[in-house]
Amino acid sequence: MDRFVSNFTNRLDSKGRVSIPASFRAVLARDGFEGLYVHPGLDAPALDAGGNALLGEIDALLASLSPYSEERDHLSTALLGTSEVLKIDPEGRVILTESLKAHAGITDTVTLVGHGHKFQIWEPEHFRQHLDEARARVRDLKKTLGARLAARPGSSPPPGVPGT
Amino acid sequence: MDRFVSNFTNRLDSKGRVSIPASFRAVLARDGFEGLYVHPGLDAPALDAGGNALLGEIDALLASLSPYSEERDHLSTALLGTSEVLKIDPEGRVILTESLKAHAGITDTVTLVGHGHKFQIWEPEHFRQHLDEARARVRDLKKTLGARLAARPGSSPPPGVPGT
DNA sequence: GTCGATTCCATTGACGCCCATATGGTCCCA
DNA sequence: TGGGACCATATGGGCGTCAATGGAATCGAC
Repeated sequence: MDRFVSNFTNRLDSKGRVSIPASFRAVLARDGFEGLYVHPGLDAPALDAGGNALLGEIDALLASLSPYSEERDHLSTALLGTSEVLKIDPEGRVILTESLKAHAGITDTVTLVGHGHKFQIWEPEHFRQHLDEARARVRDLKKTLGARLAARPGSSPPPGVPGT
Repeated sequence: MDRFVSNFTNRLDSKGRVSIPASFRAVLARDGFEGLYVHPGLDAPALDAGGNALLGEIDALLASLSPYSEERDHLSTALLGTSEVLKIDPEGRVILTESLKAHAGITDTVTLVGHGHKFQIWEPEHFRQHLDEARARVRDLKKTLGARLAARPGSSPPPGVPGT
């Protein structure tokens, strides 16, 4: 598998170490990034983490804005300015900085959630709520999407047209 | 055969393992995906399972949304974040995670239902109810479809719908 | 020397892999 | 055409390996 999928809930030990799930580590290894790139989520009490794929996305986003624009400066500050590159120890664990933990409200447990090219780190209870909301939104969104996809023949995925 | 067809009801053993029907395994093998990709149904107490074909459908869906939109984030959370890539043991069995079983109300038996490019996993009794309702709905739909197809002769999907 | 950080080692429990059994269906042959 | 050998799939359990976790040991810096 070449992307972050599924979710895991792991504990922080007395030294503040958290295990990165083995499957996530496999993706990172393939991605070829040394360590773990982490930054606070822009609009959620969560952390975004990943490797080169995530960095690339951020670069692309910044590149899409004009060099000296205020937006770019703000975005650069929010993303790059607050990022951390965490070391991964021999057992596949990282130590989150205090500011990162504070942003996500993390104390002694985290939920790591796959998002394809990156993954998020949540305080478990916050994630439950976020997931509930996401599901609710998606139920509505799905109807809209179904209509949109049906209306744009070329974009409909291969064989199976209808969703269930 | 290159799509999931028919339905099977199998038991979970004491370790929570379920056999994937041989015919489904054949489709997966042709699809070329290692393991089984599974995610909770968005609007039904069932699980969606499949291989690259299913993954491709999800990718297409996510790709149709702008990278940093809320919609995309929610969809990604609900789909990728709750997905599992299950390993298939040498006997063709998988172990469903607790959260997957909880979502579908699965305890010791499941019904696997072919849906062409993917298949669903249901708690047998839930599926019976779902089937009854589906049948009722189809009776109405059929009239509509019959009318539509009759009106657009060329659009009827002949024998072989191109596989993926 | 003390404190912090990083690496090493040990434990536990889950998971993957192996082999064994049961059951149903198919095919062959008398 | 009926009976029986054969095969494939579903199912059950035992065992080794790996990952998550906790704590000890080592290294480096101030």
